[in-house]
Amino acid sequence: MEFHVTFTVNEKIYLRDPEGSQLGKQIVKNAIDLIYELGFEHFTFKKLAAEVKTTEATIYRYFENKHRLLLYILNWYWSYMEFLVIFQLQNLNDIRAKLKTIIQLLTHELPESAGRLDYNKKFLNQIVIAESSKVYLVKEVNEINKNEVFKPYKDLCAKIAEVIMAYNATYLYPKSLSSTIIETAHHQQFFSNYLPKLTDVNQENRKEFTSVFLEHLLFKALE
Amino acid sequence: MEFHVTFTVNEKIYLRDPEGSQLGKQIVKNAIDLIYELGFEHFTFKKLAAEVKTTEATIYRYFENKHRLLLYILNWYWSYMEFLVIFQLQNLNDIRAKLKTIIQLLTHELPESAGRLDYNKKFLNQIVIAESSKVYLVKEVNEINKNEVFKPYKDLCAKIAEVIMAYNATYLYPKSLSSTIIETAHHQQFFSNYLPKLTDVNQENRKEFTSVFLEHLLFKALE
DNA sequence: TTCATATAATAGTAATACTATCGTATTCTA
DNA sequence: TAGAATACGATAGTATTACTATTATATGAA
Repeated sequence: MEFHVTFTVNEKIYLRDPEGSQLGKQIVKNAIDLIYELGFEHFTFKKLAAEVKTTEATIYRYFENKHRLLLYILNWYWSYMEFLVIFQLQNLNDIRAKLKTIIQLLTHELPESAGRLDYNKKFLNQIVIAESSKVYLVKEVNEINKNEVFKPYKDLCAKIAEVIMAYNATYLYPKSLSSTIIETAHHQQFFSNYLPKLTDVNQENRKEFTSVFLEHLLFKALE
Repeated sequence: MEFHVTFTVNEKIYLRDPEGSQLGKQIVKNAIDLIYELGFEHFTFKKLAAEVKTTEATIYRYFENKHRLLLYILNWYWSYMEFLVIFQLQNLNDIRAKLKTIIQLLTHELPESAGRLDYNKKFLNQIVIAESSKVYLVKEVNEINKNEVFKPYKDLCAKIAEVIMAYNATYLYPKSLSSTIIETAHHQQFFSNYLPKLTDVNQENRKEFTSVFLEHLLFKALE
């Protein structure tokens, strides 16, 4: 059996639904590749248009600006991550195993869904690590937040908080611990790669460092 | 007795030392005010020049670009924070008290040094919370890192890691825990203000929420 | 006094972040 | 199947950003 999951991304984020046309899908797919390659600051709609072989104006018909496009990508990611969490936690009855699974999901590349046109999961992962905080660390955060565009992040956070509470119902800060785990997954992976002195990585533990650290931190906090 | 402390910020960060002239000091001081007011994305040298009543070209003689100027501000902050940590830990012999002091420093405004021309500490604090990650979350991080411009951050991190080790010598991830505490201090404060659903703040605990959460997390991790 | 340097004033360029208009191809609808 | 709506491409244009360069003047140090 093959199946694919799609998510309805909040329609306030785009002007025209990119899932509604081949071109729209190409725009998002190429945006992921290009943001990964250039970094968000150097990424422009003009460069993206060249990749997709369309015009700048056409891309502006889909997204108001590049910030919205990044927000779209992250909404997709957060929704997918919440789906994966729910899916992979099915039939696990050991709550400790559930929490471990969550950490594995947060610290590893998303699984490739074989077949169909798909986003590059390796690139998407790096974008989440390096660029995700830029969608909310802006002066306009309150304005942007009004349209519920951070709901998938909040939902993911709440979902993890739920498991945290199942593990230890007396814990006082489930949501903060949840968002801390998510954010820490990002910056510890980033630091491991680029500023290793801010971490305790070394040659041997390199690959699994962030997940091992996070597991330790999480279970200690919940003792 | 009155005294003031100055730090030599790594000279690779600037073209001309802003501490070396009245104008240079005004540039940095006004930059802090303006980045706070506009957010880093909307902050430009042209607007800054208007504030300082000088020209864009003059500011470019001090800093290569606005990213370098932000880096300068953060280097100053990290150095000052490390100084405060060292200073306030003097004569504390209870290591638990030392760690508590560190968390208080990381989660509250910097003390105003009375008198002299000084940076606005309230604004500086908000800049650290909302903008600091933007100095390293860039494609050029490796290039930039070569000039040791993140040394003050690494030093601060190492300093805190030292205290962590003094508290529990068997703990395996002192530097990662240290950077996590620093980063978490920032984003939990940000989330408390703008995306409270990602946290467990409420009316009553609002003011001290981040420090209470962090203290709990830190001491649990080190048990 | 002269000499070096800092700054102001001005100008200019390439890229960015858009907005607007128009024509044509496609699709949907009556 | 005519007509209407829409999606897109092509083109043009604007304001702002992120710089670089040049020259003149003011200041301060030797």
